[in-house]
Parts: sequence; structure tokens; C-alpha cells
Amino acid sequence: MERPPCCDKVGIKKGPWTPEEDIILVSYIQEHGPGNWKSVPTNTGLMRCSKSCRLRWTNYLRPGIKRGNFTPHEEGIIIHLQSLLGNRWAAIASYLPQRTDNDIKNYWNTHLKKKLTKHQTLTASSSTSTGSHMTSSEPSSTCHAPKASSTSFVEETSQTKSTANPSFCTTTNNAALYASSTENISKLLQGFMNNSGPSFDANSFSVEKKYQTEVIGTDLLINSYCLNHHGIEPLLRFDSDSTISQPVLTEFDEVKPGSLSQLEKWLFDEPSTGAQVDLMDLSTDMF
DNA sequence: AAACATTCCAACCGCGTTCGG
DNA sequence: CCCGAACGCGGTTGGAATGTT
Repeated sequence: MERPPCCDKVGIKKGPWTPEEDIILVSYIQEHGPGNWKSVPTNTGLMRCSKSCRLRWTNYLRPGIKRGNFTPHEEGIIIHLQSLLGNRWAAIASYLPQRTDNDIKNYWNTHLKKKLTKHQTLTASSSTSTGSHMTSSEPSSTCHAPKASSTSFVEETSQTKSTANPSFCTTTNNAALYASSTENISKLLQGFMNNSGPSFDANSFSVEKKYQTEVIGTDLLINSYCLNHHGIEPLLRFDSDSTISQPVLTEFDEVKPGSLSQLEKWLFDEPSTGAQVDLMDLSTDMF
């Protein structure tokens, strides 16, 4: 029996959400909390399928979401985790709670994959006969931990960003990129944390901090330093008051006890120490 | 200024998993 | 245990925004 796609019903609207729809959805969730998506279109009158409502909330309207440019810091985490986990964007997103899996996925596909490919090409052409034995076309499969060389991808990434966008890494300019309608809606959410619905996740973040970003102003070499000397926790702390606590580790817990420590071990053991870890081997070992 | 190309991301689609009756 | 509905995730796409000629 073929089940029709959820959004194929007559009268179900598709396409971009309007500010009015956003307000309706936010108001409803503010009152009832996220979840029970099936009831959302029914109770709100929104001509959207439940799935669409859920996506709109999780990817766009949810408080605490940071939008705009990714910092080199975040890039580094994504590259590292993508190398380890592959395209498990939800798992990667659990380490960057202010970013959605969709956001990370888009950023990977539009920016990081190209950069890695470019970097690979440069590396391959500069090396003599030490060609890669990897067979996958996915950059992720050949992504090794950034090397602390003067021509590293890490530095290239940072320099490119800095040149292309002087405001890179700053807070206010990122905020300026947001659609005004979204800002207005986000304002509606002010105080939401104090008056959240029954099932609202306490891991969410205050709206006041929505546009707060860490001002790092460094390239990923510093991240490497952090990884080497301070462990993963400082990398994941985006707010000075640590409202963002720990990454959600269910993925690892489920897969294999002790996997995290291996992950951390790899994250901490940068190749600059001379002990480069083969990511493919590590991934195989872990999963 | 206009036409065309490219980039980017919000939203959709389909499939696998989970949950409840 | 089985089945259907709901949910969650990753891949893909459409079109708006931006850049280039």
C-alpha cells in the first residue's frame, strides 16, 4: 500500500514560509512547546504539513540558532567531526548546538567540500609520487587532520575568509544579514525561555544570546592548540557562562562505549606532534 | 543596464527508525 | 509480534541573491 507523501494532500501549502506563518507557528509552540507536530497544522490552521512545521521550527525559528558565517573555530570542528563521523550531520550538529544539521550540511556542501577538494589538489600537485591511496571521491574520506605547515588548508581557509569578508567572526555584522522578518519573529520569542512549554528542551539557549558569537579572531592553528592542550570542552563552550554545556553524546553512547574517549584522543592528538592518525583507520576502529 | 552564470540556502523528498495501539 | 503513524535524518532541488561579462 503506497502511502502518499505527507505534503501531497490537497490544500497543503508549499514553498517559503511567510512571516505571518512563522508568527503563528512560534506562538503555538510558545504555548504548547515543540513536539506533537501532527497537531500543529490542525490547531493553528496553518496550511502546512506537520513535517514542514517541524523543519521550520528546528532549522529556522528555534531560539538559540546562530546564523551567518561560520567561524574558523566552527569550521575546524566540522572538518574534524566529518572526517570521523562522515555525513552524520545530526551527530555533528550535536557538537555545535547553535547550528542546525541543515546549516552544517549546507555549509559543508557549499564551502568546506570545495575547500578541501582544492586543498587536496594543491597537496597532490605539490607532492611527487606520494599519491593518495584513497579511492573515495568524497573529500571527507581523504581529510586528514590539518597539518601545521605554512601552506595548510587551515591557514588558507582563514586567510580567504578574512580577505573576502572583513567582518568575518564578528557578531553585529552577522546579525545584519538576517532577514528582518526573522528578527521580528525572534523578538517574539524573548522571554520564551522563562515561559516555555512543557516539553521544551532546557538545552536551548536564550534569545538574548541569539546573535552572540564568539569572537575568536584566530585561525585554526589556534584551534589545533586548543585541541592539543585544552581538550574538547573549551572548543565547545560558546558562551562565557557556559549555557551551552556538553555535546549530546547519544550517538556515541549507542554505538560503542568508549568511542568518545577515542574521538577525544584523536581530537587532542594533532599531527603537529608527529603522530598523525589515519582517520580512516580510526573511523573503522570506532564504528 | 541587461543578460547570463554562479552561489547559496530554505525547503522538500524519501527512506529508515521509533513508538503506540 | 504486527502494523500503521509519527518522527528524524540525509540527500537533493528550486529559486532568490549575487557576481560577472
